[in-house]
Amino acid sequence: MMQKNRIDQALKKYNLRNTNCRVEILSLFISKDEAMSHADVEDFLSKDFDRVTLYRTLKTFLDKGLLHKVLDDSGGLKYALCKECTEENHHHDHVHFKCVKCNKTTCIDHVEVPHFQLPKGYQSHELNLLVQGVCPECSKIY
Amino acid sequence: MMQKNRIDQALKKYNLRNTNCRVEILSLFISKDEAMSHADVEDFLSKDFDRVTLYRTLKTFLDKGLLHKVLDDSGGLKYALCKECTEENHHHDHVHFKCVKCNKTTCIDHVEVPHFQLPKGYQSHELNLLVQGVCPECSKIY
DNA sequence: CTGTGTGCAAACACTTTGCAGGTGT
DNA sequence: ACACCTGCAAAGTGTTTGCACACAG
Repeated sequence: MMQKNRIDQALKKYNLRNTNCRVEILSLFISKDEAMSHADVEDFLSKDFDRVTLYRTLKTFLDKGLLHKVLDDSGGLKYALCKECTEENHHHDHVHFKCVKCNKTTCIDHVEVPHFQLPKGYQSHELNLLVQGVCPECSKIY
Repeated sequence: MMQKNRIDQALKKYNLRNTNCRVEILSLFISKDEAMSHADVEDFLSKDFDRVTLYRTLKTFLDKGLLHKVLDDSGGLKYALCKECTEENHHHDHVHFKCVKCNKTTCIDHVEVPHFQLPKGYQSHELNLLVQGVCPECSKIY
């Protein structure tokens, strides 16, 4: 488990106590590398931790900037790892891709968010772009 | 109430029976001209209609294409009028602006959705762009 | 008349809160 | 030792389902 070190560092960096639950959740996000809802996380970890603890931990990570919100068109929020955010310095452009076949949502970091002109008077603070379609894996399989 | 005719036409066009509840909901969306969640609609109409009926009506409108989903970063979905969608022919690019001060979310129809290149293998079917910031009204007041 | 919409009741699912005990630092 | 995390119980909130009646077409 190479990741252990990386996770310990992350928790320390964000001034969070190193607990089992937190390590497991981060580990899960790292291993899956896709956006997950609370329910998704629960599917993997509810045998180990209380549902309430999962709620609270996800919220903590969100507040601290370890995770960011990922928009979803089915109601509830999803969460994903913030690769470049810290508590003070947030990354405000997010592009996510949701595959309508496998239903996975992933961050597309390599794509620069397209710039465009808002009508006069609008100030933009944050952009969230959700692209829905078919991912490379699913297009192959067909 | 000039709108009455427009609403009747819309319902007929989408093969939906003309009921009081449906007329009121559409009327509300037309008059507010902003995206609303179920709860928002309920605030206005719960004295007139059952909460369950509102759920079902919103879902019907969504399925038929009279309303479309509007992403929101606070969990639950919002809905907004589809100006150009029909059941067969859907408009797949949506740009919405959410003001962090007055909390209103509006459709920005006049802005062309920026085009950009997805990584190889990704097929895009639908784009949803949520811009958060300050709207013209709220920037003025300050 | 027929099929669909509505209201009511209840079930179900999701999320939050309070508190007591346990754990990391 | 202290502050913070966790689990449990319960409350609170949001959403869905089933059924009987009402109503639009």
